[in-house]
Amino acid sequence: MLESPNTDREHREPAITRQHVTPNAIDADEPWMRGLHADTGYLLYRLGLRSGQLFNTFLQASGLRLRHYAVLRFLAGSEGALQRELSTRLGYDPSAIVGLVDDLEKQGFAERRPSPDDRRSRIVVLTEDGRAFLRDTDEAGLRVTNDLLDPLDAADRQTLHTLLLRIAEDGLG
Amino acid sequence: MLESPNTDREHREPAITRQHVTPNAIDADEPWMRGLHADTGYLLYRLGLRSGQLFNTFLQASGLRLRHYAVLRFLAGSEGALQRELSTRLGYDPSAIVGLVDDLEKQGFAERRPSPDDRRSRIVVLTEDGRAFLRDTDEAGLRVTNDLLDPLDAADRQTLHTLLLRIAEDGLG
DNA sequence: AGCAATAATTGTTGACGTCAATAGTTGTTG
DNA sequence: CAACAACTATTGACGTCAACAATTATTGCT
Repeated sequence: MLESPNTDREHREPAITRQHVTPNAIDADEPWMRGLHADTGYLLYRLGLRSGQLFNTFLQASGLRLRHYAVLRFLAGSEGALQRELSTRLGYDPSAIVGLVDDLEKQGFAERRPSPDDRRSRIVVLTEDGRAFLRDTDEAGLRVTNDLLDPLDAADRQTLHTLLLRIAEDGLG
Repeated sequence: MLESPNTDREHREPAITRQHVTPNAIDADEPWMRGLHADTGYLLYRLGLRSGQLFNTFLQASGLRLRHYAVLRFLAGSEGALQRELSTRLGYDPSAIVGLVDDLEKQGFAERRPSPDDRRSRIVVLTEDGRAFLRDTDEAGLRVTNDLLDPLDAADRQTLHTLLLRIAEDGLG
């Protein structure tokens, strides 16, 4: 369980007036001296970690992890995918896909079928149980995201989502 | 090869008339059927991963990692911090702080000093070399973030940053 | 003095990313 | 058509990282 460490620290002002804030021979105006949260990349890193944690705790009851969930979601939208395809699209190593699909097969949420044209490939398809699982857990998954984005109203969430999407399209498949 | 599941933005109808659109026994309008990138939480997770990777590759020349850099940055703004403080503020486990400070001490970027009031605690302070390191690598660090946020203009980056900051303040220290 | 709480530390475990290597299969090319 | 290069899935090894449990030294409480 993650504690919320609000108690051990006084609240720091938003620094709209930053005249007298320099506390102790530290010049906070130097660019290399800016705080951690001043960097968007680091913010993304931290929030991404937290988002993954939330998702995993939400999934822990089902015995799956975020990676499995990502595979299921992708399969739900593609109706059968080669493992190679899962690898490139989800950004996971091919060797990781093996174990993930193994787990999903064990749970009965997906299965491998031989590809008709290429005996090297296997086609991973979502089973009916997999569809049911997605249907059942969908609402809970949305709750996780809603919990994370709690301080944002609907409009802000929309803009955040489009901004993130623009970044994602230019770097992830 | 199976049909590549075209990125969802090409031939998805506005769905005003959703009578006959069901292409292949898949109803893409079902909420649990939405694509991976439709969920902001998952987007955050993926982009956070990517951001961390970029930062780490940028830091690999110096022998440090993102976590070390985070500690250095925090120390630069706080002029001495208990390890316990680093743990709660950076979100790392206390056991992780040990190794991080060890590494920073080996590189000469930080050092532990005994706390005058509590012999259990150690105060970690940034050395002059640590300050120099931050000064030297600051520009490169900014380039990493700029590279990540390439598809966004200045105004969009600003809004993204404030949005992320609002989320971060309500969940991270 | 006795005892709970705390700071730093060690060790362990499981998840994760990366890379190398292999078997089976396909496509190409000389 | 035979040799060879490329590709798919798979296995294994290695190092990193996060989450816990346990330990030691110290402090605060009563």
